Amino acid sequence: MEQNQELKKAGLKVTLPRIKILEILQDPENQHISAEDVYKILLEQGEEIGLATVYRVLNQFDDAGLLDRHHFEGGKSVFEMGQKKHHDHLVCLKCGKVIEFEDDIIEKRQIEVAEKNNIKLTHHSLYLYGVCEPSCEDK
Amino acid sequence: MEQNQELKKAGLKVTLPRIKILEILQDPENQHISAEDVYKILLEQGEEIGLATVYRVLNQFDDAGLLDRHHFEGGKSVFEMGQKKHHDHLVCLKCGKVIEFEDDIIEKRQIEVAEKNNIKLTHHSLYLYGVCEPSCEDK
DNA sequence: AACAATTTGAAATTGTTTCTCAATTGCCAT
DNA sequence: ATGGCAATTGAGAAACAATTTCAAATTGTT
Ligand SMILES: [Mn+2]
Ligand SMILES: [Mn+2]
Ligand SMILES: [Zn+2]
Ligand SMILES: [Zn+2]
Repeated sequence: MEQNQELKKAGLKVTLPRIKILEILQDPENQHISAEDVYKILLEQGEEIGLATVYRVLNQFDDAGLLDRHHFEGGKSVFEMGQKKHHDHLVCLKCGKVIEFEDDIIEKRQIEVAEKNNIKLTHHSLYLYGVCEPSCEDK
Repeated sequence: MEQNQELKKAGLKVTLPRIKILEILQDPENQHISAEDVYKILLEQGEEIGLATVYRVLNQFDDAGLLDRHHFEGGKSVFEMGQKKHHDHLVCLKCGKVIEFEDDIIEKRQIEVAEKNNIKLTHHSLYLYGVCEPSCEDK
């Protein structure tokens, strides 16, 4: 099992809830997914895993560096498997579509801004909000 | 009264809670303040204004465009009077200090990134997190 | 198989924000 | 200034995301 190694490497016991949640997060369909949505998918799959466990496991994956946590507008945390390198997000306010991007110029300027203000930068969050041009525009 | 005009201009009745909350927000001491903190200050001042009213009034001010709402890391919303022009924030994770900045290059690149991805940009949120270099560094 | 340590599910709890509703207040026309 | 009506308020209940608690179940190890 692919997943078992991932979990062991992270220092976590291999349990059914953790395997199932890891599988869900690894599905490309489920990029940028909330805890509640992970829970709903588990229910659909007929797994009897509690919501508290979902939150717990997501926190453990976060601590282990297996995933990234985002705070899009609208309250709840959103998670994504953190295999890829750093990137930021564009979010359509109409349809909810999320586009990932990386801009070296922005990244570099952030570091310079932090230096100029005598802050040792640890991380940042950048979200661009708008409306899809062809599709969501008309509505 | 300065405040009364502001409220009327925003189409809001002039009431004691709204005047008091507006005064608190206008105090330069209270930039980037949470609803809970506004409420605490009201208590200290001996005003009998409910927490629900604080939240309500802050939302009304937000709708009226009188203030900006931020979501720094750590859950609760933070508000600031929106007189100034757009800016983003550096936050020290140790002492909580907030530094404002504006970087034209970053702003311009954001627009370009949105264009490139066919999104009509409405707004964005950018927070840089780190540690104050001289003061908080050592701890 | 037995054991200790970890993990789990359910329910209670927390923290933030919103809602409900009866009582009060601000504003406008008399 | 007074009356009337709509808007606003305070208190408590409710909603909501997320965490904690704890007894029971599961894991990895002997
Ligand atoms: Mn992403
Ligand atoms: Mn600011
Ligand atoms: Zn970035
Ligand atoms: Zn900006």
